[in-house]
Amino acid sequence: MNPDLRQIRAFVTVAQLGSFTRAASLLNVSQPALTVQIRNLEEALGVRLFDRNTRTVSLTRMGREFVPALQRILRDLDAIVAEARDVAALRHGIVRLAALPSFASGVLPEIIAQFREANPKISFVIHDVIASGVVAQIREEQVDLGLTGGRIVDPDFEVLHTTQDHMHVVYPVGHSFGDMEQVDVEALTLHPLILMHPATSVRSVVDAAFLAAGRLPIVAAEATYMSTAVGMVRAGLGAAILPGSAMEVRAEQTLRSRPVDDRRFTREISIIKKAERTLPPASESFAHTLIQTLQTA
Amino acid sequence: MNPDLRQIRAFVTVAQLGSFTRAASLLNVSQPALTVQIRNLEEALGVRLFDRNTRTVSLTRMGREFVPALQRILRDLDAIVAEARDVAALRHGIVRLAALPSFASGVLPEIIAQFREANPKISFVIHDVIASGVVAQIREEQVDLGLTGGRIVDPDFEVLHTTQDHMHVVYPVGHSFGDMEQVDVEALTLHPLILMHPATSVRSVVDAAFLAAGRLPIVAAEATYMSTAVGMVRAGLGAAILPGSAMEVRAEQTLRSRPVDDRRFTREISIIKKAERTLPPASESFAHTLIQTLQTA
DNA sequence: CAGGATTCATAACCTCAGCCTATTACTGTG
DNA sequence: CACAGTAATAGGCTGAGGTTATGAATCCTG
Repeated sequence: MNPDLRQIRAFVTVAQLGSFTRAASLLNVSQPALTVQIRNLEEALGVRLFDRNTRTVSLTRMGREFVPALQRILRDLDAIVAEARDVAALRHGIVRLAALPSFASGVLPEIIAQFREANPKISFVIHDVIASGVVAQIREEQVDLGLTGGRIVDPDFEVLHTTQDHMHVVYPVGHSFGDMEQVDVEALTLHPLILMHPATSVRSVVDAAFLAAGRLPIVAAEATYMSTAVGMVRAGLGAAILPGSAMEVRAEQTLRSRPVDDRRFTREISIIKKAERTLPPASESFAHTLIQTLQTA
Repeated sequence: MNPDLRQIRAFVTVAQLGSFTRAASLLNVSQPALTVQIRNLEEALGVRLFDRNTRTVSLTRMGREFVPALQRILRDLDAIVAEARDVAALRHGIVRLAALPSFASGVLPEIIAQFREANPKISFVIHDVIASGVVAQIREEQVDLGLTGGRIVDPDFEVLHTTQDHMHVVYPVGHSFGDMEQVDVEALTLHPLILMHPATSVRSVVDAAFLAAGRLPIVAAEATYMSTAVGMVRAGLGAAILPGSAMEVRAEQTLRSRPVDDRRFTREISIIKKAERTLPPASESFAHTLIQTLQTA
């Protein structure tokens, strides 16, 4: 028969205390139970571990040699168990998350900060990549949670939540957009615009909206990063069309923003994970607060 | 509840094989048993380890993180168990032995060589010390087995075997001892003798024997090491009185030896160990062959 | 030195953890 | 769409291991 963890715990405890009786009370078992456990362990190893008579207990040479190694095993195992329970209790852990840059730089930091206030030992790994990157990273399990645009149909993924991300127009103080009753497609086509680079999901939404309306925008410039686009607006190159999720970037006195008055200027945002995959507790919990925050906002 | 070794083995095996059914057959349990073990482990850790549906099993991220650590624990433990069983089966081990120099250099090497032929992986640690040193080293448990002279009365020690060590006289070819019918006390007192140093157990036996016979020897020289005494004999300083156990030192063409014809010139040799102490298997086994060899010789 | 106290070992009994068989439920595949 | 293969569940049973009671040996104390 092979040794058992209880037998090993019994052995180490008796070795430390030098007494079956005291070890038994420490381990919350009866003294005869300990006697049997030690005997079974000795039989399993084929080696006598204690020299004992009715009054005294002492390790044999072999027993003495095994104590440290077995102690280490118990310590290691206990550490693993404690780690697992810490992770389960959100006492620590890592949230791995891929998100579109608009979110990563926009609403996400705030939500993370709020979450970490409640769970300070949880750390985050954020990959800010384009939409196709988000999907790829989840498929390869680089990341557990994804925040991406567009509708997900692939059954390999599970959509935890969907929300709308409406486009805003960002313009300098004094721009005529500020005076208009409503800024619709028509209004947008009258002014030079700063659009995101064609490879971005924001741009494809914008292009699709103009196309559906049968209009063509005046493209003054294209930017890969939203902060670049904002800089161009500040420089007077035109007005930018940026997603509402990223509106934090326009926190500048000289700029204004307002939603585009056309519901086609909307993209769908999904929180996704791999289908049939349980999230680590930390990610699971974060996904919940993320969903709730997006719903109430 | 705390995890169990069987649960951990089950987990690691399922993780490696990616299948409950195959893991079950490898572990010689039924598949439902494994299902339950994994569930219990997950409950104990508070963490889901596998994502499983009826067709496929795969590790969760947490599960994947725990596999190597748990594997290491199993490997370590298995190594300890194997080590213990090796020791028990005399596949290896160390015999720690303190012996009088006369034995250590005399009969002992031969007996050890013979023992190691049968158990080649057993190694020896020999402390060759004077009689009081043998006793002290056993008391302090520096050593498990002792080979010493004199009668042991201390109940802290257990005498495994006792044998007689008779004194021999060693003399050069041509010495008149060679022509005598018998070399008794009387004969010894007629010639200059080389005796061992007074601190040795051999000398105390010799002194006691002369005293009991009411005779005084002519002491030509004293030596601490028996090889020195033999050298003195070779140089013609006289005849030496040495124990039979050390007769191997006289393997020289120019010397002869014969037993002293007086049974008082005998010391008692004891194989001892600490009382109430089980010997390690290797020492236990060696003690047996030692006793048998001394009995048949 | 006798007897009480303490400690480990043994015995007898009992309970429930955990295994097995049988069956269900589900899913991927041809 | 049916079948084959896999994990989960249910129910019944067995034995490992626990408890209490008692024995045996040793140490301590008056």
